[in-house]
Amino acid sequence: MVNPAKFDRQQVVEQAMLLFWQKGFHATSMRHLQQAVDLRPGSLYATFGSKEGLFREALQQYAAHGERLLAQLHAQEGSALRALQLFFHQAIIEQGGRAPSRMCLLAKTVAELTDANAELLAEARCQLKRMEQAFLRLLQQAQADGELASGCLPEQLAPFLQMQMMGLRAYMQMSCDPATGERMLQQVFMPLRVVPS
Amino acid sequence: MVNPAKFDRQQVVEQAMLLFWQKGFHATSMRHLQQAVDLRPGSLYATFGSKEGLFREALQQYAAHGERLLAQLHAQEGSALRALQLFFHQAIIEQGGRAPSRMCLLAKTVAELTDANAELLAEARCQLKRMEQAFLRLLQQAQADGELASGCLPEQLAPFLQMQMMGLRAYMQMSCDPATGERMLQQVFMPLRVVPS
DNA sequence: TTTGAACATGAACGACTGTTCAAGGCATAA
DNA sequence: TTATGCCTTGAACAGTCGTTCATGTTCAAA
Repeated sequence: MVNPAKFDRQQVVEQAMLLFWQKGFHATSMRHLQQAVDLRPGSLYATFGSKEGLFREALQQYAAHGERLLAQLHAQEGSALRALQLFFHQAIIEQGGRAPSRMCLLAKTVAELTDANAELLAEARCQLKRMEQAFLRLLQQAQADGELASGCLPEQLAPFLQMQMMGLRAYMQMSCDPATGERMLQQVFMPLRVVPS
Repeated sequence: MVNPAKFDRQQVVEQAMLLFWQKGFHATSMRHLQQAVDLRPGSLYATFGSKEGLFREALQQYAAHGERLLAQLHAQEGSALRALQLFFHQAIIEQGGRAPSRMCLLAKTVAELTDANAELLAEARCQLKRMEQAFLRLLQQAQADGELASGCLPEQLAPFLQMQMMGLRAYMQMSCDPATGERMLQQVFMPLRVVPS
């Protein structure tokens, strides 16, 4: 390497991701991004090729962070079901005001983009499916551990959970009331509890 | 009236609404709109004032159509709970491919816009709340008619239903599988059924 | 037929979009 | 020290954005 770049690529993607998360793809201009990551257009285009290229990496980084968090919660809690519940609580209640948006960046992207950005749309859909598969593995683990009512079907519950995650965060974006969020969260996880016989 | 306009205002708003619904606020340009409604910029700006003004009317027309449909279903079915279920089925399964987007325009708007378009964002939130109140009235009616388990609390169920409506449509935008949609729809309405004693 | 107000038209505005590129700075290898 | 390649810089490009406005058209009332 003759003259290595002076910036940290991952840090740049992180900053860009936060801006995209806040404003969405179309409303985030390259000029905004250039200012946020303190790079001139030439460096950005040499590194990521295009606005789409930068956004793609932002999506991947966002999804990777989510998967990492879920695995970490599972590791530190031991219980798979409790990890899922904490993950939901974190996404919907705790990070509520601090994050750039109450909604999931992937869901926002699926909502905003069309076939005009087919590759980005496919990327977001794919990453959402990956999260759903992570849910599925945890549900199967929970059932094996007897945490989840044996009558439940994890293959049906995983999409249902993903759907409710998207719904909860979209609803919070609409109403912003943490009490309602907390209550709905309980309504989501109530039927998963094992009934004491 | 000296020289009445030659176009039908409601028809213009309808066309604009369909375009906004498909592409979102930012990705829909005034040039696109001008072409879609076959009006020159002067006429559009004389009528609606701005892109935001046109979008606001599109939001209102969309929401009004939803409320009208729900009331119509209630009238023709008699049953409040059945009206709700049909409304969900229509939004999620039937209109799936035909509509400009699988998602609700109001939810898409809440997902896309920020404080940079504070009034439009408030309008979309307000219309979503109106729909939730329509859900509430139907749930109360259903409970009074004995269709809804008496243990349910409509004040808690209405936001929960709204949340799941947003989630279902966002999920369909991601995965587009009608079988999964149908199954999740059943999962949503299952707990509302009265248990035969 | 003349008048005048409402409506229709489309060229044009300044600002902003994503992107390119020639020029200069820098750090390593010779 | 010189030479060689990568990196950085910021002006500039063509295109599009939302919006305006002078001009032309239309039509009921006078």
